[in-house]
Amino acid sequence: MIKVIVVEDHPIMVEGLKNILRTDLTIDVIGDYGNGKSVLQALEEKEHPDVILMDVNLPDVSGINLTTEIKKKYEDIRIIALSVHDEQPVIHSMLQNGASGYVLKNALGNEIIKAINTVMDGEEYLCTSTREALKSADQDLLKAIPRITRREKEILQLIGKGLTTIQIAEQLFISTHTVESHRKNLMEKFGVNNTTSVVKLAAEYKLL
Amino acid sequence: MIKVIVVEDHPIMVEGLKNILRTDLTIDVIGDYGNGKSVLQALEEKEHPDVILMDVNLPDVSGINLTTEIKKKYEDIRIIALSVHDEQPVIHSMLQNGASGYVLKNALGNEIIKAINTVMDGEEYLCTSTREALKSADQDLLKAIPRITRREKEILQLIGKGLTTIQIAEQLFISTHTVESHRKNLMEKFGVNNTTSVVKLAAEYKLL
DNA sequence: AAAAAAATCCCGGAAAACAGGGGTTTTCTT
DNA sequence: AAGAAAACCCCTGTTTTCCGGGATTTTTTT
Repeated sequence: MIKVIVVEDHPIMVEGLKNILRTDLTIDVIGDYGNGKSVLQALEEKEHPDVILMDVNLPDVSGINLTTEIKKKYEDIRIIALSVHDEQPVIHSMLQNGASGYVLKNALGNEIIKAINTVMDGEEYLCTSTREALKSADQDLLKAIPRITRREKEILQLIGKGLTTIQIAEQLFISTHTVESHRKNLMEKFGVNNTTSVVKLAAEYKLL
Repeated sequence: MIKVIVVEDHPIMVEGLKNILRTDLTIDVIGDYGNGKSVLQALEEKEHPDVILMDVNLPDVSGINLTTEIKKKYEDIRIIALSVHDEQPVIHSMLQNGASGYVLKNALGNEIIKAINTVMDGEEYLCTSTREALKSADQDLLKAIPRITRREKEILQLIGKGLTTIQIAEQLFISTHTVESHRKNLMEKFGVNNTTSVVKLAAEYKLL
């Protein structure tokens, strides 16, 4: 019996997943959680799943960070990411941080079952569109999602609100030079050369 | 018997919805479709539902446009929007274009059933978080999602890619002045005063 | 406690975007 | 076929961002 935990904040989706997984008698969904905190607590206290099906966009933490944390403590648990997005950097970041599978939410039910069985065999499972997304990108310049600092995020949000450097500096009680430094660093981390692109990418990666 | 059609591109979600709706014996899901085109065709040819449960983000058309189109041809059909987003302009645009309900995807199953029954009684149904989102905004300056032209969308995308006005002008074989005009119009339509904000909002409204 | 990372501050010149006016020609819609 | 909307073009001055270097002080992590 393969013990599976579902981490997903949409009850309807959870319902659908459970329903699909019920059709495979070797799979047992032993629990479901709507956010990162509760699943971490459950792992601490009682649950010992073989596989975690995890939505990438949770209300409290990003699936990327949650994956990192879980794999650090429980390296045997296989994690399969569930996502609506097929952006290459998202996929790459998840896999790099320990996910064994990546399935888009528009996948059919049997893809999920296949994914679970594949990762239980110790292999990696990517759904078709995910493979496409990775293939089309140059293997060498695979981009991960940049790690941005608290302050950078704060400034990014203010930029997104339409504030100018001067206004941001005033609001945060720091010098305009500092704001410009953060701006510069953000552009560098995202590999672009204007803030508009930074904001667009950040929105895409749900960093805003 | 209330005849319901589900329009949603995630099979797992469809599965979940059907499962939930099965618990109410007065509701009959007579069909489901994964995109706008197929549901329009079905309405043309055979289906006569009382209610359509519609995902706002479909692969081919926006739920907003699809709602407009369906209500124009079949004014008796009640449409309930299903969405992950609680952005005020999205909600407002959907309701303005004829939707009778708006339910967030993180809602519980019984909210959906309640929504269906409410709209069948001729009333409007908004889930709790949706009501919150509308309440917090000033009733007078409720913003709808701007209608942008083909050209503006094109330019918006190029801006998002990080191109400068000059580069865009070159690529589209038009003058830089024209590009600046479009930029200006975009800012005006979105009610902001720099392109970065435009891009952020466009991303939010899934216009990019 | 040492090393690394983050946050802060500084400058000047070049490039781009914004603001706020003007107008003409296509292309839809009615 | 008329009117409206979209797409196009033009100008000048001002503001803001970008790029290219710096450097110092806090935090955080190891």
